[in-house]
Amino acid sequence: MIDVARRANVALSTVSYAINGTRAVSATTRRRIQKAMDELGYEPNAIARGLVSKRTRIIALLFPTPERGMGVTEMEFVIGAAEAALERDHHLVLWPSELRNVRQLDRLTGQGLIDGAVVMEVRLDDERVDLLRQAGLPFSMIGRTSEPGSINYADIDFEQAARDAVSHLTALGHRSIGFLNHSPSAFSVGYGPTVRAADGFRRAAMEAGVEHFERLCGDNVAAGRAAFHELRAMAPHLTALAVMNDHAIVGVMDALDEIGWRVPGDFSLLSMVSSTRVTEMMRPKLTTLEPQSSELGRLGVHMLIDELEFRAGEPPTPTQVLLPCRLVEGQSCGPVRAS
Amino acid sequence: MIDVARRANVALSTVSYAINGTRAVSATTRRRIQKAMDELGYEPNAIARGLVSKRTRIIALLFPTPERGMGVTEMEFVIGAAEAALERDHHLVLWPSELRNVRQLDRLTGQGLIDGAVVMEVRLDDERVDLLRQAGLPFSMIGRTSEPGSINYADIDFEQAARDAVSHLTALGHRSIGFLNHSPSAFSVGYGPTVRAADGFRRAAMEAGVEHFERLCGDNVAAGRAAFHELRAMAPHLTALAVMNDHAIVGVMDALDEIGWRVPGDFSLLSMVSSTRVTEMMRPKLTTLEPQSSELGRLGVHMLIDELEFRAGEPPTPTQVLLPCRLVEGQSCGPVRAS
DNA sequence: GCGTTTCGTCGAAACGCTTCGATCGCACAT
DNA sequence: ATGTGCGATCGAAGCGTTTCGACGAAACGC
Repeated sequence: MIDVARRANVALSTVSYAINGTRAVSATTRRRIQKAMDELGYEPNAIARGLVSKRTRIIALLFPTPERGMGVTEMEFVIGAAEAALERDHHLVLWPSELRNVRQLDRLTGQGLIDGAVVMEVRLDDERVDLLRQAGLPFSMIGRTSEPGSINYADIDFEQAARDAVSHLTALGHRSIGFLNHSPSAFSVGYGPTVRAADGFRRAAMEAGVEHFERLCGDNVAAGRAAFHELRAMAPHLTALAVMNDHAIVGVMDALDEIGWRVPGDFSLLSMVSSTRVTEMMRPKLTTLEPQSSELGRLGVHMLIDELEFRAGEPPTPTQVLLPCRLVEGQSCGPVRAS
Repeated sequence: MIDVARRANVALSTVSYAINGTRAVSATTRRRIQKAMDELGYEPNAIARGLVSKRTRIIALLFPTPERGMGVTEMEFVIGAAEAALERDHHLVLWPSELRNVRQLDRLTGQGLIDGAVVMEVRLDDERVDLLRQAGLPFSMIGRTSEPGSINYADIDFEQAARDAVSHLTALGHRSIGFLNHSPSAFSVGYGPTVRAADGFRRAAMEAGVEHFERLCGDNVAAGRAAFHELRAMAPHLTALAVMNDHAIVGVMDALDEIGWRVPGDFSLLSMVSSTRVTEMMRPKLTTLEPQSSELGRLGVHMLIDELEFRAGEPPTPTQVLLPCRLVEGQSCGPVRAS
């Protein structure tokens, strides 16, 4: 930077002002400085910048590694977030934060490396959120706690997705529909999607005046199969099932095979909140309510950076966004069978 | 840090030595300092450290966003890498580096933010690699160029996977086997896996003395279906197919359905280099050669950090690792049909 | 024509560490 | 006693920026 200043015949500080626009610099001076920078191939040192300005332009993405590993949806959060960060001229660091790491988490925040964080897979009651709040670190969430207060978040609109599922199925004439949810353990740890989708489904089905059944189900094929058989024993008139569980839905299809039912001729299946990258590979291709995962990742980052860049004027008004899922039709939903 | 020094009754520099172990510090002094740090809840500032020591302990993960988006395998690279970085007390930043960003890439390296990089999805001839070499930035690869020289890398052993596929199928009695590869475009841009797996398959089949056919195939269901029909027209005796293309394999199964062939009764299908997370969801559950993706991600990071920490003594001897795939049996491979 | 503001620029003081050279005891051999 | 060597500690000089207060010169109002 000294070299640049010398070559442009200005003071060090003037170069800095030219780069950041912190103070006015005359057009001619700016041009001279720009030229010198180009000729020298100068890049400002991000670390030195960060040290004095207290803005490192690094943000962290906190992602848990859930039991079943990350799915396609989570991956898309990450990619969307990484791209958004790059666009906003920030760096995104990955912090795999399992629950046991909460202690580690504030060791990390203590280092002053990052300006803020985006928290993925937020639970209704999430200790990482409490921790960040205590640490005074700005953050946004992908997902949301039960009491998000004024924290920025972007989340899938699970309630809406459940309503969409119900209305798609009732429009096809179904009058007895089921909902296969995530695992009991997900429910009991307060995993938001599980709880919210169940609520949404219940309400939507009641409003539509259709018979409805719901069930939690382990995230694996065998559990899905068993769950379907049980559900059918309990509700023999069932003609359609909305499933928010990519592994279980395979088991359901197995079970349908076993009793000789065809999809969608004899029974309709609607996959909720799963990527077409997955449902396209199933036979028949599943109709799905696909989340806008990548967009959510982007939003999480943009919200955080917006807040970070505010931090001067008015109190930042919280941005809280729920994004609906998009219905992508496959061949797994059909009109109710004339029996 | 000044507070810590004061509280422990030592000089600033002594605290530093105690933290880094750069110079000997007596046990009693160290204890006093440790106590002071704990009491004050002190965390060394990573940025200030980085500024003077030229070691930021931040490394970048360069991942491309391929046409079809990231698959499960790539995701696992990322997670493995993130975990390994954390273990080695480093931070991992994500850089989505598409080809158009090569210019951007050296803007980023110029900032002096990172100590090194791990490059994912390396092509046989990869300009990112040239760029990093020029920039003098230490890096390791997940994958490898055709001339890796002394660069550290960890890659899937595609040749071995192809051999394993051939031997698994021949052991079941198959004497005419096919190989369905990635897309022609992947091949033509010099995507390593595509080229190496094809070579390995060809060689292994010849050595085993079995009839073999291979074909490139677009990464989608329709292409897979068409490819199978063509392959069958060309090679009517085909009884088994190894497929390294998660989307195409679904199309193959569709095509088999169409002609009334059952898997594995009438025809065997072996999925190559795809995660059980995917193959478990297919019906029948596919037999697959599963890559050790997460392990590869970890290795890439460890190699890089090893090199970074060396940088003082002897010339680091290159670590170059090929990891075989694990055979995970599903229900898609069976003995050749007695015809 | 004289104060007063505005604009562009400058020099120097941080930012929170690492690291270098120097100092200081203290045990050891002479 | 005197010198030597070594482990432990100290003070101070950076690292490459941003930012603050100050200053000269041009532009303004009256």
